[in-house]
Amino acid sequence: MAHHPRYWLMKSEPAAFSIDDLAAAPGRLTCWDGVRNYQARNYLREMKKGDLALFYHSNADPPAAVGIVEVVREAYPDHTAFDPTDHHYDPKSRPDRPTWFMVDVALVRKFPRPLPLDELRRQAGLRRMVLLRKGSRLSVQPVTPGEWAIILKLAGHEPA
DNA sequence: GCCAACGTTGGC
DNA sequence: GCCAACGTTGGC
Repeated sequence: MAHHPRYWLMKSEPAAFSIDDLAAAPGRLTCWDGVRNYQARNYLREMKKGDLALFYHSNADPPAAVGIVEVVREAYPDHTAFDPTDHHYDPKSRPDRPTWFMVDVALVRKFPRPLPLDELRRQAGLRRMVLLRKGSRLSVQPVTPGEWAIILKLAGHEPA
């Protein structure tokens, strides 16, 4: 039996890396580096090939869900943590005992229009979404199948 | 730019 | 183990 895909949401600041940057990347693929939060790291490690994630623009005007990516490589050590010149360098992560991990994701599609945060907040069915919880700052977070269906419908796609 | 919420650090 | 100080996130 095939793996049942799970759904996620991954945040990126568009000034640092936007969905258009991903669309322009070779193979429309990127490694999702720089996650330095344990809970987000744990979610990264749960991800399986074929899982799907919302690409979310944080610190944006407006903050919005802007598309879908697919996990194409499961968690492996985040080498940027080993590089003292990297902004995300972390000396406690070592190649023989890595603390931080990343996955590779590929662009599935950019939504025809961004789905702004305030619009998501107005959906009754999304009230419990991790993204919308007060104080929630997780940069990698799970999305339920129900939430996924609502968001895809908002984006103009009928649920699969 | 402000600031609330959260996570981490480190003294004790 | 407590908790104050500090740094970061991210909406507004």
